[in-house]
Amino acid sequence: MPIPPASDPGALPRLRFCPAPSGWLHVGSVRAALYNVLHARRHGGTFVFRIEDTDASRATEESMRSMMEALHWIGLDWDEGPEADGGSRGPYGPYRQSLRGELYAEVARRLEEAGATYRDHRTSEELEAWRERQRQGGDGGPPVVKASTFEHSEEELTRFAEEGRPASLRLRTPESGSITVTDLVRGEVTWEWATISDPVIARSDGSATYPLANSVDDVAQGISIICRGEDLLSVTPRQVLLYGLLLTDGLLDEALAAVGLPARDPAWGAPEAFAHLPMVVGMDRKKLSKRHGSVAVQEFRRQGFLPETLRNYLALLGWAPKDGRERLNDDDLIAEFDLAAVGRSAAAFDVDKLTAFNGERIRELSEEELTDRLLPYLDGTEGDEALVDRPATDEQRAVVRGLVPLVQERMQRLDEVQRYAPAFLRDEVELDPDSVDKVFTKNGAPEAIAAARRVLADVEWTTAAIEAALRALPDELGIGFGKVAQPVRVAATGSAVSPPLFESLELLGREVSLARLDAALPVARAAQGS
RNA sequence: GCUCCCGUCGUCCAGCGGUCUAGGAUCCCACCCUUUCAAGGUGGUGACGCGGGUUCGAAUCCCGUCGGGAGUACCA
Repeated sequence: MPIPPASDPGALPRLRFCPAPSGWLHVGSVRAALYNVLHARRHGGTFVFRIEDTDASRATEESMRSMMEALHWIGLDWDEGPEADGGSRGPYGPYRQSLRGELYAEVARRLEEAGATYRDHRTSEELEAWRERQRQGGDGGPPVVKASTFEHSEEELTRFAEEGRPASLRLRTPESGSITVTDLVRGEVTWEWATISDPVIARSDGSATYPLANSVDDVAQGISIICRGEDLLSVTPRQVLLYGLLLTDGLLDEALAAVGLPARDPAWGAPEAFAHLPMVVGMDRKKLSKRHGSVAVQEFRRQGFLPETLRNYLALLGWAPKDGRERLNDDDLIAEFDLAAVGRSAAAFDVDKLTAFNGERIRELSEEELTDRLLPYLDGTEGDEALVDRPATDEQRAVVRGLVPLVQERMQRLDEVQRYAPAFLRDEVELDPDSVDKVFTKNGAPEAIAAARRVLADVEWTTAAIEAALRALPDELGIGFGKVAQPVRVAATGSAVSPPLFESLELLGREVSLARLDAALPVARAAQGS
């Protein structure tokens, strides 16, 4: 977003967006990122972008790059986070968790020392079998892992250690009691600790899992508001528990120092607020997937949606300003956005509405601006076919610039220019068979084309003069104007659907227009019989 | 199964005990405009999941019920 962040840290909020880099950036994730940015900008805070790639088997470099590119395209640039060149920006990095492994290991070691964790030597297979038994109702009760039943005895611990059997590290959660967290969008949510499993915070290979890495970084980087998807709501209790542990006796601060990472700002505490966003679903209320059309941000770009439209639409997916306006620019969004006013129920992604917004936005653009935005869809950048050079020549740009006033008010998406442009950018026009069938077969079509060719041969080549000449034909031929316009339209543009005729002819130029009428005449004659 | 979350037009929102014969946007339909397609204008169809309470009065509060979703991983 265009508004620069305030530079003064102070008590200003710090928010983060921290995707796991596998696959493409999803529109649901983008909305979460957007809400983070809006809140940060609104309050002059900081937006941090962090890569959560602790699972080496899933994270890919390609995905990370594509997410950074997608975020940048949609206008959600970060104040702190990784850079495209592999470096990072901001004082509390690095911002890729794969580069912070030492910190997590150090924290895990100290947590274990403090007695906050215990070792679990069970294999994944053993755990799965145990869970299966629990679900089957074997020992009764749900599959909740608790130290009281899970912690190995001293003898077992010694034996496993001697056997060299690897162990994961589990966080000890309270056996009883409850925890209540206040959520900006949901109000108070309460859990019984007895229903919450002790999470694995370090895998048996020593690497950190999400519960540890995420909590450590949120505290280490001074995140004050955690705004994320509802799918992470259930993970909140153990994170709150961890925040307390990390801040006790300077555990995290010492760990940070021990591994040589930047110290926290002494003013920072634990994250002070949560905001769990409702899910974004498809129109069938099912999880968003490829069946619903596009879900990846890059796909929207390719289809000709404008980034500012996406920002506007996505902001409204779960939220609305007090006055009920819907078309909001970035300044409006920043001025009005309020996390506490976000709705609680899942929102369906409606491409039709997005498309309508996009069309309105296109109509707001200046003709110069629209020309610039259209070029990428014509030079092969956003399409398979290149109708102009990249960069476009002056002549090519002039043609597109001339086309803009003719198409601006009939476009919903930028990629639609690919339908209109060929007739104007190519020498030859391909006659659309359906249009030929519908228009050239009508009585009088060849005569209309011939007559148009005649009167246009030496008229002054302006829209007004072309119109006057063609408007005179119906009287002469004794037919309606549509009977003249449609055949000429098909002949000149190749299709029965085109931008306004007179303007189109002017843009094509006399030479091309006459040549096309000449070429179409025999086709129209041939179509008469059929 | 267990835990948590959610429930107003097809969809996104408004509504916070009376002003609701429930409002806006999008979609759909009709009409106007019109050289095609659009755009634009005007009008219209369309919703408080259900059942109990509380109250003079409930979309709004409470309980239940039904329905949907998320989590239940050494994924995040």
